[in-house]
Amino acid sequence: MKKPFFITTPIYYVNDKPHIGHAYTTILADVFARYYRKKGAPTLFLTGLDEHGQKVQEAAKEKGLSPMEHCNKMVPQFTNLWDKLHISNDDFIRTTEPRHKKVVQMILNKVFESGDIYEAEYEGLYSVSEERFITEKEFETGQFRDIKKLKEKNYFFKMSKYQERLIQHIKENPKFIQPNHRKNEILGFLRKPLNDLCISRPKSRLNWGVELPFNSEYVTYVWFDALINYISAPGYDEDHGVSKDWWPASHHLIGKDILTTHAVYWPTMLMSAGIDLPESIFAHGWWLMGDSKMSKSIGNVVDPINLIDDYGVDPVRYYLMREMVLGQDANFTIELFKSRYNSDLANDFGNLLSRVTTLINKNFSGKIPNPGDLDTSEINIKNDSISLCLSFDELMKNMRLNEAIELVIRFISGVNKYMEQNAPWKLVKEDKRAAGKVLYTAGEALRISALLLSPVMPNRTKTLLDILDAFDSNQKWGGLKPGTQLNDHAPLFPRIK
RNA sequence: GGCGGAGUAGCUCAGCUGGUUAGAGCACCGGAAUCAUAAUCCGGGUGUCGGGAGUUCAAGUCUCUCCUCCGCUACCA
Repeated sequence: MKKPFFITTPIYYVNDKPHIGHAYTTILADVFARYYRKKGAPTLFLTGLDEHGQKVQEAAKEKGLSPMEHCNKMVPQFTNLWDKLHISNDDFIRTTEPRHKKVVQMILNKVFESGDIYEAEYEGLYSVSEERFITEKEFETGQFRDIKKLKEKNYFFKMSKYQERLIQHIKENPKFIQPNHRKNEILGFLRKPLNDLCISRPKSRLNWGVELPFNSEYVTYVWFDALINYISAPGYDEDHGVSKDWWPASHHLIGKDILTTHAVYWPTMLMSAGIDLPESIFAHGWWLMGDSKMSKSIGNVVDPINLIDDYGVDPVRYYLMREMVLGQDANFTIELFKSRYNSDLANDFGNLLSRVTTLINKNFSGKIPNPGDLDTSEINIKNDSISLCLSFDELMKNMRLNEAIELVIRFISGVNKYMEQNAPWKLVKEDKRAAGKVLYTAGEALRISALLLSPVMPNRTKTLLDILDAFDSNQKWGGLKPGTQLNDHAPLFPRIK
């Protein structure tokens, strides 16, 4: 059996308005999940929502709802978007679910029993108006009033105890934190002594959370709660640990803003609980909306999500996946979107399909012609397709999705060249059989390209494969069945003016 | 301040352990073709590889230094 593939997105904060960042991470996970499923690996793609914490409690109060009612109302904001984006998650976890809270308490107990939790006074800057402790950084912004120093009894997790082990682990597992510059950041961070982590909040201040199993006067700190979703969803119990079917996770995909929690808090929590660490934590970059001067206040920001209504989901997914080098920031503008769409999808890919199907319709009454004996140029295309598939897999394994996509388009471009060189529209007048061979070859190339791009654009590639009646075919050369009647179709990627 | 990353064609970027005339895509100009979504194909780049110095037979690629931009420097979620 193939190695299982377990990929996660962060659980998004239920109070947030979903934006391009949420969409990007989730599509990215979706593409990898679809890719591995197609490869035949047992796949678990998990996303969900983080529903506890001060802000939820406050927002609910403002609306005169219970926190739970408030959360239930917010959930569709996300799930509707996932539907719209054709996200194929296998599970959707909410931290308010019993199956999750149970595990959080089990882990808290486990860590407690390991002797890694102790009581102490927490002293910090407390904002009376905000009713919460604020960070040094927040204090420096000067945006908070009524600040005083406050002491409070709390529980702490001995994170510092695992510092050396964590450093060791990061060094021994180069893929644990990716990309490399993020790993360096964390190693830099770990050069200074780690503080212990305050993991409790007294209910007098905050009661919307998971109760500490060893003191019912407290709930646990949201991060301690949230991170555990990665094991509560696949399943955890005290006797067997995390479900062996899925753990350790293959990738935790995250935004760079939550690297520390994932690369420091989470692994040390797992160490204390005696659980293996995930295989990799991958922090991607952010989408910059064109000129950074563009801002919401000016109101000229184009939300890429709106592009879906105009141009369809698949082109938007394509753009996001093709344009961002995983791990770096990227720019989003309508101009770039259109340019990428037209040159890659309309001109190269979609247009090639039109050329091939039109020629087959005109000259072969719409039936896929016979491949015949392959000549050098056909063998070249065939070999290109074989090496394309190999390179594609290699790049996907290394999280170089944008390059993988680029290779496919390059291959398509080569097929356009091949069409030009062999000119089946001329050839058909002299040697119909030879023309058929060219069209078969180009059709095969389209079929294989569509299969490769299907995790990125599941709908449009299905349309293409259906036209060729090859939806269930595989990447091996020769999947098109001669004599198959082509299905009618409109341009696959109509050009945008 | 400390640590880390980046500065390569108009734009977006490739260039691993130093080695033939520094590359790709897009855009742009010229031509060919006309099966196709006016799409495609061919041809066209004298780029101070951020500045300066150094190591070397040889540096975009290593060292030093300077300039510019960015990220991290935790316990809000």
